[in-house]
Amino acid sequence: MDHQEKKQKRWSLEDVRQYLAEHGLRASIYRLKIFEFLINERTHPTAEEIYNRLKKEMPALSPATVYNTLRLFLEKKIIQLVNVEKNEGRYDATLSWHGHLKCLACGRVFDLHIETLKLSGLEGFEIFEKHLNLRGLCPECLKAKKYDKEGKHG
Amino acid sequence: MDHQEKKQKRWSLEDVRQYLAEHGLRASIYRLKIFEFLINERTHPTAEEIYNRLKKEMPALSPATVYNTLRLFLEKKIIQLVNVEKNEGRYDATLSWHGHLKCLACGRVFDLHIETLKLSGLEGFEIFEKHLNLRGLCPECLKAKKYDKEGKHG
DNA sequence: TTATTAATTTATAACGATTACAATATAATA
DNA sequence: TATTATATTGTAATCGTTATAAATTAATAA
Ligand SMILES: [Mn+2]
Ligand SMILES: [Mn+2]
Ligand SMILES: [Zn+2]
Ligand SMILES: [Zn+2]
Repeated sequence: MDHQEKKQKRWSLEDVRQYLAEHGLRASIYRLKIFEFLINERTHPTAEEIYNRLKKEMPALSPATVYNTLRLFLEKKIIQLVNVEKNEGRYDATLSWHGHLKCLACGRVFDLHIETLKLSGLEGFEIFEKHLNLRGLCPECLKAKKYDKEGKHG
Repeated sequence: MDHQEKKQKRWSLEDVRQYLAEHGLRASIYRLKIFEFLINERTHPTAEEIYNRLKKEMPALSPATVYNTLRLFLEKKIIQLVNVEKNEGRYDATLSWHGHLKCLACGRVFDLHIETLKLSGLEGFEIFEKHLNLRGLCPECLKAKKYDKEGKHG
């Protein structure tokens, strides 16, 4: 089974409620649903994608709430920002150390397993965050030849 | 000597002119100066920083030219985008494989030497670009205690 | 040289993602 | 219930960047 397809246990809303509480956050329905979407779907959505998805079942949701909530989650460090495309914030509730690969044809962002990373020259620095971002093509798009490498830039 | 302080040979404007020509680019004075700034200073400046710096000696320079030129250099793949901070494009004319660390106190972006990086699960993918971005504090700011970790988010 | 054409640069408007703000609604507490 | 704090909303503002069209400069042809 590919790393990308590995299934993790689904979080119930109750799981999410408790997790938010542990981090000092009140669990409004929007917070619950936004976090649940991130942790269960793991598609690294943009704010807009979250908004479009959730407004289907909660039509009163506003984009501002999505942005506010994501900012709050970042401050509390219960989600991370995935910065693999300029001017396109994506969000991930999985905090364990892993990398990301964005397929430039279909736009999907895949999780990567990092076997080893060794850096040097960091004596005296303090590191808060490490991000490994790749750009390329997923097997599906590669087979379908959905992308002309020379036509674009990165 | 730290990796960060390692000096590379300075490029003359004639070196730059030739390099641009090799990549099919006409060498206007702005292109020469922008590339020369990137390759010789290696500070990973933003477009705005490039503009502010170069307009001192070339007051007719416009921000649009800086943006246009950076986009052109990216298309020709003679510079790379450094995406270590959301909504802040930084640019680097050094294309060899290395990582970046942004100091969250002083804002500087340091080059990192990568000893080893091993990934798995990438069978079937095609990789065009790899970016390793760290966020933290540089030794200088760490000593000066210039940053309150809990006050911010990343 | 001069005319013609192509490439570059400029100023400005438009854009997309995000944040700020003030008003309203909801939830917690007294 | 009344009071207070928190969350959400709609909208305006902001920021970095891109698009557009006009003006300037450079290259080429006559
Ligand atoms: Mn992920
Ligand atoms: Mn660099
Ligand atoms: Zn794909
Ligand atoms: Zn610093």
